[in-house]
Amino acid sequence: MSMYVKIAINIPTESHFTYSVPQALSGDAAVGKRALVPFGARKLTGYIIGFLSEPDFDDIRDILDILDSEPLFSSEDLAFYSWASSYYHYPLGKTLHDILPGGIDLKSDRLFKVAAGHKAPSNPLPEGQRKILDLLGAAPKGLSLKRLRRLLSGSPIRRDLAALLSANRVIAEEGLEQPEIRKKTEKVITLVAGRSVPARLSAVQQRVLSYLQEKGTACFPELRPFACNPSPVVHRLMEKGLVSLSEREVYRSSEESPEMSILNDIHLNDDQAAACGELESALSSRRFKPFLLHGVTGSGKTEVYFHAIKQALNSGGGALYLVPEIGLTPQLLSRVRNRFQGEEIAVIHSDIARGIRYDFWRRLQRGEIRLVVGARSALFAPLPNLRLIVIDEEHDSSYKQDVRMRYHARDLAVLRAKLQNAVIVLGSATPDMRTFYQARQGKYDCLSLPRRVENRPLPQVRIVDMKAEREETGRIPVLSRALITALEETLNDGSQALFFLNRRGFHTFLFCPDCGTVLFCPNCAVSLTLHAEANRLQCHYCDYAVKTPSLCPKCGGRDIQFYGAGTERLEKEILSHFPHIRTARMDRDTTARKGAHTRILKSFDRGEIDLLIGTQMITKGHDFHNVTLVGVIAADTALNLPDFRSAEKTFQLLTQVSGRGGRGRKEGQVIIQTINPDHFAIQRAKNHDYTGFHEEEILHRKSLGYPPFSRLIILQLSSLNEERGRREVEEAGRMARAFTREESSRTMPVEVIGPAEAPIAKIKGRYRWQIMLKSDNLQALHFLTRRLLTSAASRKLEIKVDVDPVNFM
DNA sequence: AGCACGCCGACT
DNA sequence: GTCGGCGTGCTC
Repeated sequence: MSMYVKIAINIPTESHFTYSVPQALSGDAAVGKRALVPFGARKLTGYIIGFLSEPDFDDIRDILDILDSEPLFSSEDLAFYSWASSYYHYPLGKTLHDILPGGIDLKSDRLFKVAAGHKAPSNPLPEGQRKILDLLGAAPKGLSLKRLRRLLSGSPIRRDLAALLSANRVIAEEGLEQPEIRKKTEKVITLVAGRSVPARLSAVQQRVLSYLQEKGTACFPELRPFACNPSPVVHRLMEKGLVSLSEREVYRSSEESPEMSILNDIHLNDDQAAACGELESALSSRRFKPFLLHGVTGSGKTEVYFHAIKQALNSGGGALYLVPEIGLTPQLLSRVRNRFQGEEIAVIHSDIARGIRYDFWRRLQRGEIRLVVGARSALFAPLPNLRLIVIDEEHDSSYKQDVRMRYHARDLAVLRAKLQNAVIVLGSATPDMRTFYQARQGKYDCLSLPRRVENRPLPQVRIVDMKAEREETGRIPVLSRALITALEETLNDGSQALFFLNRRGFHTFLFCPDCGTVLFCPNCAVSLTLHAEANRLQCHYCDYAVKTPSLCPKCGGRDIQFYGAGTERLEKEILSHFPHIRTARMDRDTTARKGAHTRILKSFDRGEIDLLIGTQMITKGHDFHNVTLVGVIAADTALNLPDFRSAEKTFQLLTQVSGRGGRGRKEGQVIIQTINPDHFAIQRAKNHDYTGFHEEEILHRKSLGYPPFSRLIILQLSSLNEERGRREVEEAGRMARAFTREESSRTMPVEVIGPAEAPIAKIKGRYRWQIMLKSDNLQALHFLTRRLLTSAASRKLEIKVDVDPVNFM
């Protein structure tokens, strides 16, 4: 009876591959393990996703090896991963490859060597062949095709190599590239039982032996006190048959020890206690139940999460706690570590070293660790017996991945909870429009924390109409008089301030009044931003940069003007008003280096900085106890984006940034500068009125048929060749429209918008278009998408699919 | 994705 | 003619 396995491979195809399992490996094959398989001329790592008793393909090959002693994921988790793969139209093999810890796969590696019997040829070889022979001669272990290509930088080598191979001057050997990440082991010395100790032992051997008699086993570093190089001592003891040597696996971990604090009694207020009670009873029912935890900023949502997590763990289950990337700060981690002392915690995010991630992954799968804290990607962590998922700041757009599989971790989390009978809590002060809508429809239970802890007041918000601040020249200043005065008072008071401006750099664009040119990036259709410190014009999409020109590059005009302010300009402006103020800037420019982010926040926390100026980054998750003034420099930046969510984003941003103020004993005030003082998003944010905002915005969504009243899928089509791209995109558009006229789509209508140039028509030299599909029927959307993808594949048109898009750039 | 195959234009 | 570019098709 032969055995067949279904294998998913990391290539862009929807289909699986079937292999037979040789007798010797049949006992070891299991779903969730990786297998080394022959694939064309290569060997690749594939993922076992199922078994077949009959082959479903004609020429089936044997798998070569099983690469894992234990599965990396369960069938239960596989069901979740497969669902994600098909929902986001991303191949299963690639999905699994991206989800699993990186760097663990094997693949073949063909090495070329000089043939053993090779002698210098009678007539001289062509130049290309000679060069290859020279290089290979210098590398006794052989060189891969990649290395050879790199060493000969660009010059074509295929034909020369083929010639050398057929003349038997060079041989090819199939090797295997060892994975970058493997299990880490250490050597263990064990005392062999029942041996009498011979008389003739050196003093050092004597001492090592008696240490072992006491401990039973030891590893090499432990023996350091007895001999600076314990290895020869151990070997001598081994020769005498007194000890034996073996290997055991050791786990890597990130060595951060938080300052442990005494656990003080956490006193929950009535609202918190009520929320905890609801979660408790849901957790004990062991069934899927989704909650929205809607609590104003500073209302103590984290305590509610901790309470629920504790209960999930106490009942023997596992818990997943996701936070936005930027919220995953040392401050949060040490808070979690303090609350869950004695509990192993897997911290998973993009900055965790691959080896550590691999070890966490396997320990989670084995049930040795039950609590995961992490960003977006941690959602896929294998957790047998998952009881609880917490999504903190569920409205945060960093939960949406916008490369490869464009998943939304919050949406997938709800699905995972449903599949695995877990409780899920989505928490936010400013829930996503769809989340709140679902809660109102009764799909989620709503838990609400309407008050701040200790009944602290929400900060007073003032709106300043910048149109009224216009100077004689007609220009709008960066800082209003009100904000300057407030900052002065704050400084005199010994308090701190936080200014928010959602733009990096110094100026947003340069403009030549002589010819009307705005300086654009040559690769991307966006204007260049001036970065004064580096004296460069920079593109914020592709990192293109040029030295700031003094003359207009188009007409030679000398009068280039700067418009719009960025964080850099803001800082300079403030320093001109307050020469002695201590400021720090926090944006992508100042936090590029690792650890910079934390350093700035800590220094602000310690009061070494009076005013922190920053972009989005400063709006999230931080508790600043001495901040009494929050300034929003330009509330309009997000309002003017070509995005149906611009009002929602503006409201969220303003509410979140306002919430950073007045978290300590002193009251806080917020000043919002805007040229749209009457806009409802700004007015509702001023009044801390989430519900009012939701009710007003939902009417707009309904009248335009946007989410939550419909679903969207964006197809992104791009090409290096503008002409050819345009033709293919138009053809795809015609196909989509033809579909909407089909009989079957009468009952499930889909609206096709476009094809149109993407909002940024060119990025990194690629021309971009998009087609938006809109429907209240999810099945229909997916059906049409699948069809377009199939037809595009046969026409070699590359389409990237974005289901439930968040970012419209 | 990565690799082989094969068709076609440029140049000895 | 031959070399090398690149578009096309396939991998159990």
